[in-house]
Amino acid sequence: MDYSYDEDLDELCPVCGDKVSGYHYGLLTCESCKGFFKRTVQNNKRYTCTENQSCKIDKTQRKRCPYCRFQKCLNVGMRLEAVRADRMRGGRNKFGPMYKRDRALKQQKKALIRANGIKLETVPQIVSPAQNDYNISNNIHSIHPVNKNLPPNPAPVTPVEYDRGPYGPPQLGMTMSNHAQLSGYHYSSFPSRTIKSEYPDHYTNMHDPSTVGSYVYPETYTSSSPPDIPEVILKLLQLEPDEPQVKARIVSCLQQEQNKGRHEKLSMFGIMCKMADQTLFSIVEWARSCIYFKELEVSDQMILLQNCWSELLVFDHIYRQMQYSKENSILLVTGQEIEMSAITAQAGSTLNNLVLRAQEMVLFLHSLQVDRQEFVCLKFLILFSLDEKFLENHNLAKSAQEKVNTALLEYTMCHYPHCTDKYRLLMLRLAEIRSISMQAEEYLYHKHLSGEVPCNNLLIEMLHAKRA
DNA sequence: GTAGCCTTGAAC
DNA sequence: GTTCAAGGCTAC
Repeated sequence: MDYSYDEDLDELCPVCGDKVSGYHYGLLTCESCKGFFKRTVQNNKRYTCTENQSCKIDKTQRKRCPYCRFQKCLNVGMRLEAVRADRMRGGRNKFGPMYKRDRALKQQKKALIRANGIKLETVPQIVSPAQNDYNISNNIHSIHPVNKNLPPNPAPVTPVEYDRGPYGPPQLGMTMSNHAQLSGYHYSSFPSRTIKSEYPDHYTNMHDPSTVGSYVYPETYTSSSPPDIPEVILKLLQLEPDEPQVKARIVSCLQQEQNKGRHEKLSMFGIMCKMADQTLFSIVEWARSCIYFKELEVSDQMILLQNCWSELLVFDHIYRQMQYSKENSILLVTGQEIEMSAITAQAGSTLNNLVLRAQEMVLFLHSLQVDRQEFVCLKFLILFSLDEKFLENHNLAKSAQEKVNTALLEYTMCHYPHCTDKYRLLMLRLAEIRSISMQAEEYLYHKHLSGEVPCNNLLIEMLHAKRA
């Protein structure tokens, strides 16, 4: 690959717009924001904003409000867990492959832009969602879940004991700091739905119309029919399972479970596990019929599924919430709704945190206007999120991944020309989805150890297989 | 406290 | 041996 490292260094820091000096704590930033983020996290700094928590952060004003600067660091994707608790110097961490992938994607994007004869512009800096919109939702009142379809008379939500145990946040295979206290920052907060865009105002509103107008659409989008959806995406769309059918099957399965009477009644958590279990069955079914995937050997299919099953579950949940689009409740695969307040009140902090992280992701994807075409691509890319070693020996999987990557990139450029960085932002979100799913796996494993997960559960089989 | 430069060390 | 993303140092 003719990748040139220096090309990335032409980019601007997404926090302050200064010159980027390399990848720091999860993304390309300048040296000063790197240092600022490090000092803040290492010293567990608490800042306050004297204004309304929406201070402009740029190169000249970044020193004015450390509170807003740190918020922006988090919002653009700087990772707390990349700051080492043990302060060990040198070496590499688990973000290495992510950086590598990000570089490859940038390179791919640039190549595509060149190939399509589009003038290479400076990539607009990513600016956080409107920071003043980042408030914890205060509008939670209801305490009871809204059960619409099923199961009848579910057991009350069991308070989660997990958080009292010795298990901290998941280690994610890297040095993890004791930064739980940092939740004081809005990192774990629930942003309000008033967030409109992930892009800065100057990007969405003040973007020179002539620039947008001069965007040259790839030729393939002007002649084919349907006019602008790459063929591979159309295939993926066709493979999408019929949602009502899946729902009906899961509902029926849970009803049977409830009516058996042979076992003691499941707790709400147990029901959720069954639900997730059945959802996972559907996901496996989908994967088995998936183009490229079905051509792999069964053993390789298993490797891929074991690697990504929890991410696919998390992503399935997130996409359902995107379509559901209600702020104060979540929609289950069965069609039931659960009030956020019920979760807040009755789930432990870990489960709460998981739900909130997922809800944040819903908002981010909403603000990015992720559509169904992009959803199927992302789902596919999660399924094919392979490690380097696997890729080396699996050309078919590698080329499948590349094809969908390229299709997604082309699609986003064609359909969202005003969001030229959309593809990269989507890739960054995949990393966050992985992080959420890792936390979910740790949580589930602990619940399993404490005997709260129903037996004969595919989730647990997957967990064990992965850990083995 | 900030930010530019230096040192370190695991991964390649 | 090289790379490059961590943490450290220090003038400001």
